[in-house]
Amino acid sequence: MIKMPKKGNLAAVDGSMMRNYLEFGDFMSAAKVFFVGFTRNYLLWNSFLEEFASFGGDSHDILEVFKELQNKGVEFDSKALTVVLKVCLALMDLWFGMKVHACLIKRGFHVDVHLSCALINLYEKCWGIDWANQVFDETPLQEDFLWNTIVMVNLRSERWENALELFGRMQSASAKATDGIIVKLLQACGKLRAFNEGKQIHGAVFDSTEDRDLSSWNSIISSYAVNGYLNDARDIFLQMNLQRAGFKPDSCSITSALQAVIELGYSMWGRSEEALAVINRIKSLGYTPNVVSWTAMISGCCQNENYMDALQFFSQMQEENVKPNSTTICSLLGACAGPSLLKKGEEIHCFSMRHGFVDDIYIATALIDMYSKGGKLEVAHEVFRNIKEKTLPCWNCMMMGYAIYGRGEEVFTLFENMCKTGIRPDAITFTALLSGCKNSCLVMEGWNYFDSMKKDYNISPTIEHYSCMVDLLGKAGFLDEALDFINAMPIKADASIWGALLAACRIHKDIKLAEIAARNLFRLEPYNSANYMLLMNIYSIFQRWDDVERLRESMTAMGVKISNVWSWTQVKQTIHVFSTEGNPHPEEGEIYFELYQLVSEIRKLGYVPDINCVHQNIDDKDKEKVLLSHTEKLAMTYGLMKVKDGSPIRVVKNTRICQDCHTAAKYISLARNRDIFLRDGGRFHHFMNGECSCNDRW
DNA sequence: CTAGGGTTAG
Repeated sequence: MIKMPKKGNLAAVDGSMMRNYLEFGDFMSAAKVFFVGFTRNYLLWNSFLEEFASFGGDSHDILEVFKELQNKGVEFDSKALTVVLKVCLALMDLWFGMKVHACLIKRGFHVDVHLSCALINLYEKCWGIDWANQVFDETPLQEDFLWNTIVMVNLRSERWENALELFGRMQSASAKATDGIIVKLLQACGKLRAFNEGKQIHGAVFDSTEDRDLSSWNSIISSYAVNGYLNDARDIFLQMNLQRAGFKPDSCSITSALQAVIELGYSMWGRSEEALAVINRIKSLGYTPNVVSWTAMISGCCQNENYMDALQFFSQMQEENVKPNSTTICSLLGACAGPSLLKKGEEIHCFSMRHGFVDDIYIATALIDMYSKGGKLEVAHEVFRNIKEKTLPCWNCMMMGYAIYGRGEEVFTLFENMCKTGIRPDAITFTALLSGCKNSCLVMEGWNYFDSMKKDYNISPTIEHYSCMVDLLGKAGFLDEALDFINAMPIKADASIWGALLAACRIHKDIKLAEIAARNLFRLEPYNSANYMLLMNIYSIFQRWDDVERLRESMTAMGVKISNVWSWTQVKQTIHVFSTEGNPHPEEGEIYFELYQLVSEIRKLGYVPDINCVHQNIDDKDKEKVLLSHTEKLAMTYGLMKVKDGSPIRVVKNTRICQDCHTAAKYISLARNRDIFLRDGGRFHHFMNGECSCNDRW
């Protein structure tokens, strides 16, 4: 038998029944308690709305209850109205929110901070940032909280300038910015390249008597670092504890500082040993890098294409008993993918499996990239097949994998399958598609995808896409069309565009167009020796030795250094590098002996040395000798000598493979019945039975 | 509304 409560307790009973219902998730019963209830206590009506919302009541229901209460003539307090405005935001019901707003103004309601905040959020989401800013300007009482809100909202809407301006105003109003705002503002400065504003924020933080947390300082360090003021970044790091007594950097500051330091090491000395030396100094100050710090170092090295140091840091990290996480693995796989370190990549793949990193989509994507760049497309595809929920980057990586092999048809099939799963392509997808076209010489398909990206997917082509098209048209022999295409481009042609055209002129032996392309290219990249070599190559084909000499002289006059050319191949655990600089390989004699044998073998099969590849006006016999010294030939030969029969030879070269080496490799694959994988500057060559997967266009 | 540092594809 339920005891009837005494009159004075009615409200309390309603309240507890309501809570019971709410706790069981029965919102509408809870509401009924109210509608049929005994009491008309306004405070309770209001708190009901709040509780309803905080127990996760359905937004539509809350709004219904609110309207019902409104009809009953209930007066609302600011908390209840805030709840209603938040509900409006959730439902994107700007119309009702505005009615509430109008009601507030009409009744001269005291708009408190939370209410303004809710209004600002509602207007920003439903109508745009300008109206949110207007609400802010019309709010009479601008407390700290509201300042922070309006700055945050502007940052969220990517109104960086607005946010910075508001920060200035809030300084004048002596409002205290939260640490989060400081962090976000500094990030905005980074995006804007607004270094002076960043410095002002630093000054404001430094001058104020407010205590800032580590994150603020850390982002200050980062903001100096990303703007290239690495010395300042380092000094702030080292002086942090001086600025506030007892204030010690944490692992976060170390990470920020380390990034600065790594870049400092590279930019000042161009070497990672010095970066490591500074890291050691940091350690001697008593700070221990954590997994994030190490990962930052590793990815920093990768960004500077210093893959060996990245791998070195990895072993050092393990020596110091810091466990890698999935982010570290991703960076490391990137370190292997860049220079095609297949064996190392396989090792890290095993490592990650042993340590339980399975089903990580980032790792899987990095694996696809690593295996395709390492020359094992089948394994890359296997990894791809095993991914249950394929994301856009997975598809993109896989497509790019097939593209660099020149397997355009497979790229198209992947694209169609991807679209069938409902994933929308992005700009990178089209780069993969167009790369597939250019490496397979599929001109019609290239045009179709190029037209389709804007028309069907509203993706504007970027310089990468234009570059693919120029490369595609040029390689296919449509040189004039390629030039027209460049002239019709809405954006300014960069070095990749003219470089693609120049390379095409080499294939199709068009010296007039080559000179036009080269003129533009040299203006954009005056110190890139590869460009000069390409033109020199074309002059050599036409035996124009005067021009070759002139070019060589202007290179000397300009101080263009011929960049180091190297090829390498891996035998067991060792990487053997063949380079135009530095010491020769210790087994050089044996290698040349084998190479002579090889050349006489393939001559019988029809190989003729392509002496046009030698840009010196010397005797033809001497030219043939020069050809033999090409690093890719040495690496291939060494592979043949050391890698057991039947296994493919894998060679990586940092620049484009030369035509003679390309021809020779085809014959070698035939003579010795070997698969030869050669990754050069731009793509993959798979030599097999006297043919190359690139169809002789690269 | 406050918490921010290191991950994948050209």
